[in-house]
Amino acid sequence: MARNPSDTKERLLDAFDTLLDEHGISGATLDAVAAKAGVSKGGLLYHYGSKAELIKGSLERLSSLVDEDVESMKSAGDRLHLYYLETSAEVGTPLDRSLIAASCLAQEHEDAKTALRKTREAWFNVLNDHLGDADLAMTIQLIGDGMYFNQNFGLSQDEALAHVKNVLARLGL
Amino acid sequence: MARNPSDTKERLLDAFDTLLDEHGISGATLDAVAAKAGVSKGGLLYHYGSKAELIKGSLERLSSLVDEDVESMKSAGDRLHLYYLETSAEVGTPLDRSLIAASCLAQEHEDAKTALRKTREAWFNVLNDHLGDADLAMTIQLIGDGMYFNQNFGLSQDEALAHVKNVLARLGL
DNA sequence: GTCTATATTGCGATAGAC
DNA sequence: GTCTATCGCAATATAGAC
Repeated sequence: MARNPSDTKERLLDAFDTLLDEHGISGATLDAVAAKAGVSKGGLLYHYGSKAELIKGSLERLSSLVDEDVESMKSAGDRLHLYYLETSAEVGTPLDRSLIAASCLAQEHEDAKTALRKTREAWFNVLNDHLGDADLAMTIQLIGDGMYFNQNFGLSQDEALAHVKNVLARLGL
Repeated sequence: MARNPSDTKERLLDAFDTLLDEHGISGATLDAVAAKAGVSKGGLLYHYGSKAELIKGSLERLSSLVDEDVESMKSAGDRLHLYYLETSAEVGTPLDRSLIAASCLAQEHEDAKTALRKTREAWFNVLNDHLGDADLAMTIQLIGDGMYFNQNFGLSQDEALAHVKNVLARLGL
């Protein structure tokens, strides 16, 4: 999950994102985050001086994970749009966790909404460049958004993905 | 918004849902809900004895709004799937507000997750009956989910809907 | 860099007057 | 049916020892 799990700051972000995913905003208290990361609350606050800084740290890590994901997408060649949907249906990757954490935070934090808008923009640009068709790019992105939305309340998207692939085949994709 | 705005219980649910939509769970405190509905906290707690009961009331109202919506969909005839997507892109209707409130609550409350799963199930059944094609029904539902997801962080879905309609036209819809 | 102890605030809920 | 006053608790954040 973390790039370097021995780094306390990374472990704190991991704990924060995981608690957001599993228990929502009010489950991700400073006490709970510190305990999950194996430090005291004082230890946490040495690294992130306030909850706002912890949120900022989580959103910044999302941004760098998205940058990496965009590079991975570009490496997928012809299957780029399929790679996008397959990873949208995935659960438990660092990116997935980070993205769900951000969509929890977006409920109450404008910064998280902005981060999600930027993420969507980055993915749309890659899809649109690849497909050369804004209608298809937007439609595929919405399907991916839908799969994230459903994961948020515990629905596996494996079956959904199979249905979608059948429809894409009819569109020559 | 309310069926009967002079009914205090309805006004309390309206206030609760609106605060959830606009400020998330931690913005929807009993104090804030009571103030927005124009009563005191004690007044609120006379009608809903705890926050859990308020949540239950909101989810039950969602369920009845979905029942009504399913009937409206069936009245849309050939345009049923288009009606579904158009209403998914709508903002500010009682159903829309109630649904976004539930997706906020779903972060931390299993009951809300269950309510959303049932809502999706009801809509899927109508779409699938109408289209006679589970691949298309699931794909269209995911697109609708995606539009709800995006509304949650303040993205207008009017343009997105236009793109989607172009793709549906290619599929003979 | 990590800890404990504590100040402070705000929330959910109760009690009882009107 | 609605109000005010208040209790108890949990959460953020600070202070200072180690």
